[in-house]
Amino acid sequence: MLDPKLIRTELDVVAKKLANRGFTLDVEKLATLEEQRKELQVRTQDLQRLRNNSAKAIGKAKASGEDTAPLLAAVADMGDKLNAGEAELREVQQELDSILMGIPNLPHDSVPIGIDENDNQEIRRWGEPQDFAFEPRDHVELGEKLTGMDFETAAKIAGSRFSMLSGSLARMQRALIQFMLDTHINEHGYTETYVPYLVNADSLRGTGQLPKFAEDLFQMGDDGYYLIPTAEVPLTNIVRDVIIDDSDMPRKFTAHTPCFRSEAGAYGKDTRGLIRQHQFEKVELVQIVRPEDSYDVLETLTGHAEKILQALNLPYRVMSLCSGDMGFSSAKTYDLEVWLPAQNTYREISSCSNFEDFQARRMLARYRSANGGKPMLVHTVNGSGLAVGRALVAVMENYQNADGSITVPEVLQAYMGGIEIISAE
RNA sequence: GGAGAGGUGCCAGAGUUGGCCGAAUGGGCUUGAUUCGAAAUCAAGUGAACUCUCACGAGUUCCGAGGGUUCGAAUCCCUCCCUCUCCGCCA
Repeated sequence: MLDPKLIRTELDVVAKKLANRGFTLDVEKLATLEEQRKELQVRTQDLQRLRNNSAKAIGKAKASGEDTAPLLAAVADMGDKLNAGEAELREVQQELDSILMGIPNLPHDSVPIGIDENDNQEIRRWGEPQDFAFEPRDHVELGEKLTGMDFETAAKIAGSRFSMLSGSLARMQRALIQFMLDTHINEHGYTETYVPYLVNADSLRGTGQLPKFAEDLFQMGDDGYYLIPTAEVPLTNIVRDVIIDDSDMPRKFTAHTPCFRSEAGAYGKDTRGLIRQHQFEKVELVQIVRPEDSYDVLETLTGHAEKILQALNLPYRVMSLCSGDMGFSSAKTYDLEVWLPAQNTYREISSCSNFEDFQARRMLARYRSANGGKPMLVHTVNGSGLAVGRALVAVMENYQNADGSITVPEVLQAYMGGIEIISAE
């Protein structure tokens, strides 16, 4: 959520920045509602004050044994008036809130302005895509040859966009998870965290998935639970409604969780293989930081995700997403794109964002600075470190051999009982 | 799932014949006094959100959440959530 004060005082500037990400702000409606809100709120609070004073006077009169009848008569119709006023205010406030909750974050000044992914800006590249002496196969073909990847059985058990891994490939996925977690815990200072995979609506509102993107989520029956689309939701909501002591800042969480996405509106997109699934594994990085640190942290956190790719020796590039391609809650996002030889292109494998105080304001996540004073909103920064399914795809495709076997990256061998090569079983 | 108890400020813990309760008391914390310094002691201060105001300041809301009764609710009524104890079941 944006700062309501900012919207009040600099509506035109806000509208202009939002236009850069393709969002049209109904300036006139907002201004009208805000005017109504102000008038109604002042009037209602005034009535409440009157009521409070009258009630006190009646209490005193009664205590001293005076006749309260005239006082009671004077406030006879106040209740109705107040109720009507409160109802009217609530209505306007709710409409205002629902508009506010649907406004995306403002892009940071360093974000390239653009319409879609074609306007994203490449920041740097790491590693050299290798020249294969043969025609590289894609991961689906490799998986078939190795017999460890089964989409048909998954479709039977669940449906389309699900997958099943078995044998060495399943083990390699687990190795990737362990390797990522260990790296972030031991080398990057994150706290390993185990979180619920079902969350309530408040948590999803806090991070920005609700109210606008309900169709992307899997909702459980009518008990109010949703499957998490990312560990960002439970991890970030750890600090919802919390005032963090300065000495406990920053907070750094990492977790491995499955992620569930309905992928509504993605029909026909990336239907082949593991790239876009209803269920996938991800290791997530979340940092709760002081406002002045958040942009430095975005760089280091992105570096933490890059570290994994480097250790796996997978070529990648870092893209700064343009204003039009960024997610709803983000002020600035770097995507890491890994090289996939079969597709002869780079594909997203991690997304690292600074949300500034956008999520913090929705969650009322604050900290008290060392020199006291009012609690201040924290900044939240998070990123995938990394998407595990896609990492598995990248390893398979980049480490494939002419005979369809796959060399196990050195850093994963210890996690796989010393296996150096995966071949058909 | 069954039975019972309970959810109050940073913590502990009063307040349940509705009014003087944003809330006693103790602890903690901050500042000051005392001290060479510290401990102890004494004094004062110490919740959050929001609104109006250039500002000083004023006001509203919040005692798990949401409704209701009332001129007035932490206190009464209803619904829901959560915690604890015992029993059952279960990995």
